[in-house]
Amino acid sequence: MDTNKWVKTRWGCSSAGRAPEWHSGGQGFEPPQLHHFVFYQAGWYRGWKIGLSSLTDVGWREVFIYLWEKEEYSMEGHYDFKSIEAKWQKYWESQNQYKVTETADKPKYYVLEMFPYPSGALHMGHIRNYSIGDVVARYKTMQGYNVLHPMGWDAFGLPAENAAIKHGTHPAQWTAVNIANMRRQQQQLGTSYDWDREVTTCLPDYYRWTQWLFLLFYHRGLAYRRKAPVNWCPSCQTVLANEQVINGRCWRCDSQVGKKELEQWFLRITAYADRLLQDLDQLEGWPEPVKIMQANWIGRSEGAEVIFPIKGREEKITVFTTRHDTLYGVTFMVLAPEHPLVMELVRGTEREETVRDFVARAISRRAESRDGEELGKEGVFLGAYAINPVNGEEVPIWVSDYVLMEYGTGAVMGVPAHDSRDFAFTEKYGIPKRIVIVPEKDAPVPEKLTEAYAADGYLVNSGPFNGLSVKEAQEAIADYLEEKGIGRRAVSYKLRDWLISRQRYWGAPIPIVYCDRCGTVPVPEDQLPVLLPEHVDFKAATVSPLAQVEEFVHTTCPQCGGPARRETDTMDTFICSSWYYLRYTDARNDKAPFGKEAVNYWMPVDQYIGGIEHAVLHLLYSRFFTKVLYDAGLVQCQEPFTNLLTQGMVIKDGAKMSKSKGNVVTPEEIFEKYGADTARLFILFASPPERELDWSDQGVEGAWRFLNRVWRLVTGNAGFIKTAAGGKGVSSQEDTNLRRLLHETIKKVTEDVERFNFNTAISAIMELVNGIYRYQDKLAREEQNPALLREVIEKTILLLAPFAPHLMEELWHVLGHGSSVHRQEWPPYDPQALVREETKIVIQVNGKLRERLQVPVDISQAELEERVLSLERIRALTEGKEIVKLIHVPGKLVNIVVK
RNA sequence: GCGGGAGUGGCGGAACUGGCAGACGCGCAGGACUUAGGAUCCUGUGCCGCAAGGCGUGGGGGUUCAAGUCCCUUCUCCCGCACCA
Repeated sequence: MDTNKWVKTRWGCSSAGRAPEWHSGGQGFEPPQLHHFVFYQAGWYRGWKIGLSSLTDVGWREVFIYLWEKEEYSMEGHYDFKSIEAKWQKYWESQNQYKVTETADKPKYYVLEMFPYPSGALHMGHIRNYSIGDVVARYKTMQGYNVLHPMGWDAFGLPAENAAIKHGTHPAQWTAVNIANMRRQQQQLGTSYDWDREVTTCLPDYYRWTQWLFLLFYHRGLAYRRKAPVNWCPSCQTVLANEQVINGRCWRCDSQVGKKELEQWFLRITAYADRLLQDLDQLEGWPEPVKIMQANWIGRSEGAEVIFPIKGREEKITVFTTRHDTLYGVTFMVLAPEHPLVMELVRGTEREETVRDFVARAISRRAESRDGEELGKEGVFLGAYAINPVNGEEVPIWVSDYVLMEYGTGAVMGVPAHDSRDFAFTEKYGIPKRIVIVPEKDAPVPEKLTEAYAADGYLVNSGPFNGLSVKEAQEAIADYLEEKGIGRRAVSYKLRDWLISRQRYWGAPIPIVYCDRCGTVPVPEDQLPVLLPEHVDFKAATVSPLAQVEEFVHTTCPQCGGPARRETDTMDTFICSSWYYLRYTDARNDKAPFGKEAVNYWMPVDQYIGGIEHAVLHLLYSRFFTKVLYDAGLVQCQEPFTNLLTQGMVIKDGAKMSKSKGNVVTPEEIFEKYGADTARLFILFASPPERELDWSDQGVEGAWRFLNRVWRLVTGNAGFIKTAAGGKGVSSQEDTNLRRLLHETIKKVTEDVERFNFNTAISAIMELVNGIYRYQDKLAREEQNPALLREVIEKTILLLAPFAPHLMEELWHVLGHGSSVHRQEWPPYDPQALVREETKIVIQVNGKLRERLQVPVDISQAELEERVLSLERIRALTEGKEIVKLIHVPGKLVNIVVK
């Protein structure tokens, strides 16, 4: 740049003012000589701006410190990101640049980032999420797709209500302010959203349709109410779905979760368990770990139910087991503490008191247990006996806390020899074990076991089934059970129905009315939305806030017109986020949640991008919703998200960014210091998207330097290349090499962006820019080819456009173009330009790299071998040795094996 | 315990189907730009060694002309689930 010249003229300027006083006591600072001093008085010094105060009465040292601390360096030699970014953001908005409509003349592409909860401000995780999505959107647009790229707000939720309690603001207002701020930050980032499709889940024009969908579920028998022990978060004062309990703690506030009996609404997700599991196989574009996590969560196991009669009683105990092959090894039965038969069996006996105490203790002990700690198995004998239906044996019935009421039938057959939990239990209470599986056919039965044998093997001590393999026996015994009517094949799932009632205000009201005469009555569709009342007391938090609003609660029955009460719970916010991606396709529709045409044009989402923390919760619920809507004929796809990218966390100094650790870097400060383009570039360059990203302030500096390098390259050459004629007359060897580098880069960047390897894509562009600088370094101006430079520089801008949209738009216009860089075609590469005449061959002796050789690409094998063997160094290494073998990988390498 | 992922320079990270380990960036060192620089440009930078050369992808073993990549074994770290019968 011309900095030098400029500073020099300033040097001569004598208006610098009077000599300042020196501070003599300073450490480490030599008083500079006078002419330095005068020099520093000038308002600018090689990119440093001297603050006004320093011009008058402070010394050199102060001047320096002033600059140092205030970091008030000028933009000299750097591009002015502030005005450039603001300018083009305004331009894009005025042009409606990112508005899309359904059209048949281009293939559609739907790219979606998980919409945020409006917590107040964006954090680096958001920036990463949106940067990835925006590159995909811009790239696909340049590739000729009709791209839908929307944004919205997951705007219902507890923090708004907590803020209301704490600061006295209304949740709606708090949320609106946050949304405004975060939307501004997203615009600052330069994202290409179609804001006409913005969706806000807490607005009646959205939650009206959330309620409509609830009714759809209700009418299809997929929403029901029952009394159930539920997860209760004492701090949030509400219930939680199973998925929202992490290690026994609340997913949001980390409080210990307890149990409570309440009448609650559920969605029957278990009815879709099999399809949710099976269709995972179709999701080829999903990361394997996410699919495995979902499969584990659904937790399908195949086995059998076996019915055990109880000695001397009418009742029977049904157990679920996956190891019905071990049925002859049963030596006891166990019931869960909550099992209804427990108290029944001891009623009126001397054990009643003991058992009652035990059950109470067991239930409270489990409620208080922390972080999945292993509880010692405790149990009590109930004094009753069950009869093994296959061999008539009587076995004692126990109650123990290691059996869960929620899974299977809440009762277990105890096979201590072949189940580690049963083993531990019998060790503790001295219950006998019987071995019924041995590892090898006809192997001797061991006297004693030190641990349960749960592996594969063959049956012994099992009557007619002796000698069968485990697999064969499972079939044979299942057949036998079904034949005799004492059991049947059965499937069990870990997945529970989805509890959706929340005792909170800031959510979509459940559109149900309770009438003394008609019972539970759904609110008719034409009466939707059931609006949230505005004036509510949030502080009295012991019951649902809505229950205290008289005019909300009291209503008339839609069926009989008599007095009725409204449901006062609201819906889990995960309901709102289970269908928002459908609403984007037709966001302003006021007749339906979405129109068929629009939804079928855009769906499914081609690329979904978000954090791994939603691997089960949101992604499973959304899949469930899509399947229900498919069954209802409202959408044509069975899976909502064709491809899923789970981005890694943003960390700093090896730890998650957090206020308590003091390692938070905010988007705000990065935008302020370097601008959005630098932030985007760094975040995409530092790490591949799925992996963790280690934030580095110096790394950001590097991205900033690179963009300036590009800016200087373009602005410094604009005049030169603008005059160039259109032709691509390539003349010198340097020209050929540069052009080859360009097209190699285009090829690599295209392939890398397709695979989301943005980090290597950017590094390839950096190499290209380095190559252009080298070309210009090597050749004098008159030897440079302006037409070639024009091609190379323009295509560099196009390649960078998705990553640094503002600066590339600016540079594109600097080169005299009138239309947006983001409306250009993604450059194709010229295969002709990739052709090389010579290639470098690596030469190894016994697998060790010894030489490199430049040869024509069309060299014959014989000639190559001859040239290799005549190399001085190779001769020295092979002399007097026998050449056993010569491996030749064409175009790459020659390996000489000697002995 | 079960399931998944990852171990490569001082750091972030490259290396497609086995074929030049360490691209690119950061950092560091040296130089240029009057003496001054947190700008810019150039050069160097895995480790040991003056060099020739040797050693290097968590450790050990194997397959191969050739292994970061394939196989066996082992260690460490991170994430998910966790008494699911």
